[in-house]
Amino acid sequence: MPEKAPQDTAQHGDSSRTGTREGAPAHRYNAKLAGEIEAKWQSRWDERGTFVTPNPGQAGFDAKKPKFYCLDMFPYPSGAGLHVGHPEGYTATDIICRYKRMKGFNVLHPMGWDAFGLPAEQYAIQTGVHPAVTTRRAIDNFRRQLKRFGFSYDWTREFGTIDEEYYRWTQWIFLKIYNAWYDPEQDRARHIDELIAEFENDTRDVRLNPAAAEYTGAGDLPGGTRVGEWETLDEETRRMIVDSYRLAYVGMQTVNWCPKLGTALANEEVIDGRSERGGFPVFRKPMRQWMFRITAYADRLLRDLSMLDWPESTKTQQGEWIGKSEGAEIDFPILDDEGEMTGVALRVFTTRPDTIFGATYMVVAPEHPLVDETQEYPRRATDEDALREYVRYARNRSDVERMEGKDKTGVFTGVMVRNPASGEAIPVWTSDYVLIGYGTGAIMAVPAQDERDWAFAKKFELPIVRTVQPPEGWGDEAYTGEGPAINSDFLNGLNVAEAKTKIIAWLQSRSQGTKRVNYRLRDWLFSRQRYWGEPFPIVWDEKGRHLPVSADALPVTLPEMADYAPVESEDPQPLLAKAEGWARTTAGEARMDESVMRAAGLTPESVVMRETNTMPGWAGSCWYELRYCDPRDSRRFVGREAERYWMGGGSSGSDDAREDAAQRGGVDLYVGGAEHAVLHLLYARFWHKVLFDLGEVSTPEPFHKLFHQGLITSFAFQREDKSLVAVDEVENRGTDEKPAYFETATGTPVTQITAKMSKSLKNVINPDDVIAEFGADTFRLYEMYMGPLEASKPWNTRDITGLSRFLARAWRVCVDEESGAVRLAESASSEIEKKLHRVIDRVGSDIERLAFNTAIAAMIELVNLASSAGEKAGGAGSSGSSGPSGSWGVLTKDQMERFALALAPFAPHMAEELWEKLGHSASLAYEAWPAVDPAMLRDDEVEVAVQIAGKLKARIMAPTSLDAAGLEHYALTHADVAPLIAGKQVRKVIAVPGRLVNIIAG
RNA sequence: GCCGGAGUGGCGGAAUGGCAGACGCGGCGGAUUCAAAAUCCGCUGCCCGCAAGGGUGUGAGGGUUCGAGUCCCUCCUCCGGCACCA
Repeated sequence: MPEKAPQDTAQHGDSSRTGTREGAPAHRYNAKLAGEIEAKWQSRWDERGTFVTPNPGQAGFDAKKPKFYCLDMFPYPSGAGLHVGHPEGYTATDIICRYKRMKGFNVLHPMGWDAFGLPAEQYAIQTGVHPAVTTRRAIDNFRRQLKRFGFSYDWTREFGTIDEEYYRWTQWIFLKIYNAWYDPEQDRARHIDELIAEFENDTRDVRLNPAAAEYTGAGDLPGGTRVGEWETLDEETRRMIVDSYRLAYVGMQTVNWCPKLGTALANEEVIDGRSERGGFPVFRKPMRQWMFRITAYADRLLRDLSMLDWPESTKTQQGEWIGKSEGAEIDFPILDDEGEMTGVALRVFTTRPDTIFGATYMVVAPEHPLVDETQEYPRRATDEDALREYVRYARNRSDVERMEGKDKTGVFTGVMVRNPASGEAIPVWTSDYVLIGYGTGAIMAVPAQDERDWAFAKKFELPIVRTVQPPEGWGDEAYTGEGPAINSDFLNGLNVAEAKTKIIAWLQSRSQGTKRVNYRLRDWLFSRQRYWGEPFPIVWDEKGRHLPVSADALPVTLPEMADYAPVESEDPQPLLAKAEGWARTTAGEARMDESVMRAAGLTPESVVMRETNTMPGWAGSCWYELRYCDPRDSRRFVGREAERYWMGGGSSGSDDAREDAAQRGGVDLYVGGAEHAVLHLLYARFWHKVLFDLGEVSTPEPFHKLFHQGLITSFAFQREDKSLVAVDEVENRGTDEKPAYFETATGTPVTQITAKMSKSLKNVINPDDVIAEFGADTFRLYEMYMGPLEASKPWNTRDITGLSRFLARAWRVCVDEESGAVRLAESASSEIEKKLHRVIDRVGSDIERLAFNTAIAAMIELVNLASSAGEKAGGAGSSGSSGPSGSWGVLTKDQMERFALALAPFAPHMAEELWEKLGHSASLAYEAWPAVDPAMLRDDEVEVAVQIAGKLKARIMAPTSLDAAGLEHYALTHADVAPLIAGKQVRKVIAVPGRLVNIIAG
């Protein structure tokens, strides 16, 4: 070991003494230096436009490279700023993007802001500051915070959903959907004019949209009603028919009404009867609302899940939300007082038509027209007051109340129907366990084979007839399983599937029923009675007709308002109605298309009222992945060529090749939280499919590969009774090695658990603080090292030290702490060279499979090896290293370069700094990923475990070249092994080359 | 209730059916220091043993296998989703 040069000791002494007063050596890697390096590279990337990505046709675009579109779910910029969960996904995508650039891809990696929505508006109501002001402020803060992480976004593509140049196109897409209908024959959306043309040419029956139910759609006529010859119809009727087909329509719907939020909500926004935002109770209320006919796409949304590389759990969730179920629709004729048929029938949906002989009563939802329109149906003696009372009670019950206690309630409606199979007259009840929105809002109740019907029948003493033979010893309860049909006339003896087929055929032949597929998915309620959202590009004329404004008039901007407080009310009014000067306008001022005005008989002077509802917060995120491809296009929502390139729709080649590209097309990697599994991800797929059908985009799906990062939780403490205790109310009375936690105030023992970060538990971490203390590179490494990206894992500030030590050690291996010069070895150590190849190989494959924690572990091993090699060779940086030009270095220039490149995706600032110190003036962002020599991954000899009867007894070195037989022989004759089996008879040997030898002897 | 996912040292975690606990934190001991920080070296699942060594060990119980953290069955716990959808 060489002696230290005298001046080293002296210098060390100096820095040591000054260290207490002024800090570490000038070039020691600590938070201060990290901060300087990071600021330097962040501004350099900005100035040089390092990550600005050209589009096809633009200067600098290289068409020879493959493309990689990697997207983060953009954040909702809240006033609270970034939390530690945001940078988790963003760091992961940044690592992949930096890696892909080095692997020779054109990488699209954009960022923006999902900025319309309720929270900003509620904050504005509290503070009196306009949501635009607070939102812009929050965006500025988010941008600052994100830039501080050194993410390689192409910031020139940034936009917010609140930008007029963005939501102009959101409104434009709304008009596209409004002017589209779904053609079931072609299984796709088409322009509404094509439907009208088919009516005019008499190539399509003039009937109301069969998919539009009577109580959601047009007037009082049921869906599918045939209306007559097109030429003979008046304008109003034609409108009604066409409107019933539109993918965006106005319907009188029983909706989820949240009085606290002052708005109606989509089904997807209601969780356990409460609003997703705020957790307020939700009520059912019939309201006229804008709806999207997403149900038309139910089957495709379900089917196309199979072409997506998404987590299975997410696909399952979407599948369940869509909820396909196959069964039958059956008509039960309504009887008059004499028990004769009236010619009217009650239609039900059932998945168990085979049990129809056991249908002993019927149940309709309290919102069902049969209950509502009392005079239309002949009723038996019944207490009308009780019926009205019950309906009122049921309708005013919040969903929370409905779900609490599944005690069945209900009353007899007075209506009787005939069971078409058994011929019995059976009563129709109403109960809120039947939902208006599913099927036909009415069921045939078969208590013997349905648990809910059983409970209801028991409570109200209705008859129960078993029609499926339960197994021996079955108790006094419903039997929903398999078995032979009984009490079912011509179905007797058949199993469930056979009976279903037979009864459907029987009903069909008598025109009393038909096979039917039903979906749980319901149409998407798209209007909100709020301020902070996109206005609809729609006006209403004096006859109450909705009419689109011209695409040239977009965007329809929000009016300035001072008072956007909701009026808590049972009779909800859209907030924008308060802006009378804005809402009341003329056809000319609103800029409607000439042809639309003419068709509606309006002149530019005609008074019209703007639609005063706004779009929900989801609207902006339904197509943002498309806008990033070409965010500054002012003529189209996205340029066609840019869209085809980045979304991978295929721009050339045969039809087959394009078809194939389209199947695989979409964002190459989309990363975000699992909480959007059925909300954003379903809505965005729907919009995308409509745009695809209309020929506006080239792929049928927006997101090809999806990944959910896990939740970052925090430690908290739990009492015996599972109640939680804040971290500052607990003390450790054990040792650091074996902690024992007690609640300070009471002295009761508590256990450490993980919980969501929350203000009340005092365990929220602010990323700004962490970066200030450790630097962004360390923060990035820490979050990626915590565990698998998809797993939920607890934040533990104490652990960050390990990553900051790793970077400091890496720095010290490469840089002289006194002079700041690189420390280079003259010749390469073969041990380090071998390790370097293995680590680069490992890091590359780990990045590909998003296993960043193990990639970092590999780099730590490399640095530890190099660092201790440095120690042995002559002392680490701090203790003596200021030879001229860093003579104690352990890495050659070439090795250090490769290390810097491998480190770059994870800790890009330090990597760039090293790269520059190594004499490069350009960024390493587009350098080629270092090559791995396969020969360096193999050893001549490897340690093999030797087991006797499965128990580990020895470890021997064996040549890698041996096959199983060779290894067996080698092991049995090995000096360390032979004594272990001496005198025993070897019965069997399992030899696995490179792993182990298991000897069965006795 | 139904459908997913997961249970590995004091903590975070690693492990194509093949040496359980890589790597990091924490802890213990040591070097350096007047002292500390920083840094470096060694040890660190648990139990027995002065030691050599032995036993035991991946939520519990069973099974398949030469061999199981990994595959199968039953159960327990935790997390997520759905939940009167006929």
